[in-house]
Parts: sequence; C-alpha cells; structure tokens
Amino acid sequence: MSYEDAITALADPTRRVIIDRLRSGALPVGAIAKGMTISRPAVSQHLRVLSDAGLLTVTPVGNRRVYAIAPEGVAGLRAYLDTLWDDALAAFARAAQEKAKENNNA
Amino acid sequence: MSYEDAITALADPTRRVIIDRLRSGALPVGAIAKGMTISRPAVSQHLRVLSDAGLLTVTPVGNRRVYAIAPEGVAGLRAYLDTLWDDALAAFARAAQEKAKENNNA
DNA sequence: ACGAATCGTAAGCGACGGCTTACGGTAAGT
DNA sequence: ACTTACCGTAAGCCGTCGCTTACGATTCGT
Repeated sequence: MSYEDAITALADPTRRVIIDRLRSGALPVGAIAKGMTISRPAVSQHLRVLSDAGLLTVTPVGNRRVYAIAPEGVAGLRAYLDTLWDDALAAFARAAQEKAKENNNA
Repeated sequence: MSYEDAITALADPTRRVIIDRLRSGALPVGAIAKGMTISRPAVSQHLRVLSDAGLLTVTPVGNRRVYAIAPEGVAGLRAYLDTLWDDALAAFARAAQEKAKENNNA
C-alpha cells in the first residue's frame, strides 16, 4: 500500500523480472512462470507480495488469475523519489555555494 | 552503482532514516548516529551500503567523514521508475481499449 | 608526545526472506 | 460426473542481512 512496501517489493531481483514480464501487458500466473527458473508457487508468492504492495492488480478470469501492473503503485514510489531528488539537489546547490564563499575568503 | 543496488539499499527502513537525515544537508557519522537507536558501527555499515550503491558521497574532513546525498544516484532510480511508469500506463490504456471493444461487440 | 575523539572493520549471532515440496480448492473440458 | 488444468497456501529448510561487541587506524587537542 505505502511506498515503503513498494520499494521493498521491488528490491528483489526476481520480482523485478516479473514486473518486466508485465510491462507489455497483463498475464496469468502460468504465462509469467513459463521460462523462469523458479517454481510456480514461488512466483505466486512473489505476486502476492507485489499486489500487497499495490504494484499489481489481480483479475480472476475463469480458471486463471490475470496480473497487471498498477500505475498508482508506481506513482507512489515516483512521488517519494521526487521529493528526495528535490532535497538532494537543494542541499547540493547550498553546499556548492558555501564552498564558493570559502574560496573567496581564502 | 546500478539502479538495482540503489533500490536494494533504499529497501531498508534504517537506511531511509539515514537518507532523511541527510536531506537538509551533509553530516558526519557521529551526527547521523546521534539520537538513533542502533549503534554507531551499525550506522557505518549502512553508510557503506548506501555509498556503494552510489546514493551517498563521502568527504573526509579532518578527523571526520562527511556524508551527503548524491543526486546522480537518485537520478538512476528515477530513470528506471520512469520507464516502468510509461510502460504501465501504455499497457493500462491498451487494456482499457480492448475492454471497450469487447463491450461494443456485446 | 600523549591521551581523547572519530570512524571503519572483523567476528559472531539471531531474525527474516525466498525456495521447494505437498496439499486443497475452484473452474473448464469431455 | 470425472478428470484435468490452474492457482493459492502451509510447512520446513537454508542462505542472507542487520545488529552488537571488540579492535585498530587516523586525527585533533593540550
């Protein structure tokens, strides 16, 4: 739900592979697990973490469960990184200014 | 160095606290650890991970080591999330269009 | 020159996370 | 109705990660 869960979920390489598989569109579990080295239950567990983090949506269609990337989940992470980016730039500029003032005094 | 290391580093809550402390400007290790519940060596280890991931810069000044947020490291993560965001939106729009076509056929 | 301060590193321990195998439950095919 | 396909969950094992304590190195203060 929160951006913290999202970043924790995306920290795992296997889960990023799953996300990459969903970039071009929604897929059922079997199609996601197809070709991966880990077992299908393992994929299911990762899908659980990702959807709990708000990064995926689940849509039961008949026998299968179709997973898709949830844009809102990604948006939360982007918002966090944006504030971090702004603060980092501001602090960086301030430090550069102080450095310049020091050089003038020398 | 890569965005993968960056996201792994930011996945830890304690490391995000450290990052937050550096938002307003650079700080030496002692000042960062001040007021935190964990020991100073633990903070040092986290700082190591963060700087290895390219999220922090180190500047030895006299006796102390001053850490600051590295904007370039944050930029790498933002770039990754931007591509993910674009793909997610595109896939979402495509799915919505297919859905609409289905409804027309019905 | 000597003691104090600041910080990184090594070793060891406990907790958490990811994987596998096994199982149960629901929907589709015949 | 019975079998097959698809998928989630439980239990258990093992590696990794974060923390602490202990130590060593470098720099500042006097």
